[in-house]
Amino acid sequence: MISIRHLRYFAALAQHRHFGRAADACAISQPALSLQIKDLEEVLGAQLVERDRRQIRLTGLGEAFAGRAQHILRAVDELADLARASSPSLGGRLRIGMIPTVAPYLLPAVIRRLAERFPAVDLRPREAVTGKLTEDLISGSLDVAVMALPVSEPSLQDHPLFDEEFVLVRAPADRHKPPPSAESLGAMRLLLLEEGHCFRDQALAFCDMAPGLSQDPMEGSSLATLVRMVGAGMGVTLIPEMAVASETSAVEVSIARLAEPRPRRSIGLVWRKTNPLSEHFVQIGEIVRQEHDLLRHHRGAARIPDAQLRGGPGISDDLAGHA
Amino acid sequence: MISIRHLRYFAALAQHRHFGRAADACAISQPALSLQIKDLEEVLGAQLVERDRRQIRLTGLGEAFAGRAQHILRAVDELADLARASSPSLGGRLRIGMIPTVAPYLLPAVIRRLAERFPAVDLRPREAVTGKLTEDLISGSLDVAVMALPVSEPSLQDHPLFDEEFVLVRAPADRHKPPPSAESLGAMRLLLLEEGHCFRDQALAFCDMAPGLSQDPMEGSSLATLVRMVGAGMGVTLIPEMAVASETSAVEVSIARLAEPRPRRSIGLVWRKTNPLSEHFVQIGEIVRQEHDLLRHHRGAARIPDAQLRGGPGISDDLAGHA
DNA sequence: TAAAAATACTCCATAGGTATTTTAT
DNA sequence: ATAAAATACCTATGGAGTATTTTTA
Repeated sequence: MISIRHLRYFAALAQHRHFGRAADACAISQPALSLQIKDLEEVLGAQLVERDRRQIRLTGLGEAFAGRAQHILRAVDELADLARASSPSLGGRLRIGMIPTVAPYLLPAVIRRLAERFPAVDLRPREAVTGKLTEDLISGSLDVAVMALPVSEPSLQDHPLFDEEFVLVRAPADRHKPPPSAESLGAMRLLLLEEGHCFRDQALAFCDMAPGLSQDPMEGSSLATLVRMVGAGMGVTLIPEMAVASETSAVEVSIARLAEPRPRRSIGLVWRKTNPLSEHFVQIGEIVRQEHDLLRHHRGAARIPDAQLRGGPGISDDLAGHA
Repeated sequence: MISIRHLRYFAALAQHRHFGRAADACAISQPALSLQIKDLEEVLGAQLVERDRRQIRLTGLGEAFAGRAQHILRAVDELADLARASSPSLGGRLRIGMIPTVAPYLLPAVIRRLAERFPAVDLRPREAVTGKLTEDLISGSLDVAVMALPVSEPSLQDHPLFDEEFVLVRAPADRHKPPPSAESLGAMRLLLLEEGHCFRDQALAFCDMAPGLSQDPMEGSSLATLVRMVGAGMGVTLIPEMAVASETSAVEVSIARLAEPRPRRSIGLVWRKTNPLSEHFVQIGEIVRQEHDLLRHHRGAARIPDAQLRGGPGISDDLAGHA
């Protein structure tokens, strides 16, 4: 009879394509894995693995089997989640992901709040770009993630939390220039995050620049780096409003709202539609939203005058970043 | 860790709502089942079953769990089918269903042909009405079925095999009356199969009679019974063309084609879309089709003159049934 | 020859059986 | 009082470990 153990071991083998490493991943010895795979092949009466090469290969059946096995393993994991969901307070392991343009500003506070709210939960936060997060959600190696919406994966469920605007970071000397428009941004030396960050794509889309085309913008791997590059006079950049307080407090730059239409993005929570923990995820979303609100109303570390940050488009759209 | 064993046992318990009978169904002792259920509840850290009553009940979690478990068990069974499908010739257990208005005429020959064509297969034929067959297909307790199309279940795949007409069975004295129309049938005393047979619904639909309305037709539980009731002068009935040879050879009745538009039905093979054996099912369908062709061209036991059976609507539409 | 998988063997966790007790109606 | 599930206890299967051999690139 086929067992879940068979499926777990075979899925690991299909992933690693190596008995030793797959065995490690399963936390068993290599002979134990070999025997289980052999046993599975006997139960099925068919070969799954070609063992003659140095690097093993799966047969056609093996590939098909691996795909279905993965699917079943996810469903079985969700059975356990179902039991967790039936408890009024969440417990057990919770793997939560966040994109890099949100995580530095929200993750610490969110983790703190979650630990308070769900003391029994074993939190496993993770920071990664959207592509990696969606991949992990789908494969079942992540439970829930905070990212920019929309997500196009049909197997994923999204839950919008808040919208936020992008603001321009430029040299302090530019402080009194008028708010730039999308087109005028194209003419500036725009510093962007490296490939893979959704924020990069959103910024490019706003500037109406085909990705990678036009002037081939200079890249940084974090918003903190970009802001420092601006401070060094290397150009301008866009950052999400949420990042203003912490990223500009130690750097000599000025912050300006852009002219209408302003760039903005929607941040939301995402999970597998079949995940039974959705009720709890909605509660988690509420916590994330609250922490974002706190940040916007500068109860955080850095102080930016409210009148400026929230100023209407008619008056000074220029915000002071200061050391 | 959750095992497939847990799921199988719990699914049986959810089905039988009784530890003893569920244990029997799993071919284990009652204490063994009790222990596994208890263990499963411990693994999940939540209760699945309420044991305080004489008849056990599932908790809300238990019900949800049972549904998902069933789903997983089907997927696991399909893993085994996947391996079977990879073999050039079909082997293992094959559970094939057929509706009662087809089975008597085709099932024996089809079973014989299948046993020749797939010697390694362990054939489990079953006769049941459409509702039961679709239910069993969906639940995974049946692999493939021959029934009238269309089937509306989105999880099922159909594969049309052939169309066939319905013919009228009436008293021998009516032999030379003109072919009746759908409306005139309404005025006759129409004998039909009992509730649940798709053929009954098809006949009623043709006569444009709301099911169970109008004259409340007399019922029989098989076509053989209906034909004999006609022979006893109790009314008229409709039977599928396929049934003419064997059902009318021993009874004094006459067979007549109806006036256009003639009633007809489409017979096809049906299986779960996710079943990996579809390639083999297509071959099985070919065998069913061939056997139907043989029957139509009366290479079967009874002889009915071809000119009559296939006669155009203008000439004698009356066919001789004879003892 | 060196890395990787298979084989040999030993051990122990656990699924399952029978006998019996507890529980609830 | 009786049916049903839980408990006790024993056995045997088989999963996993270590040590070793075989295989192949």
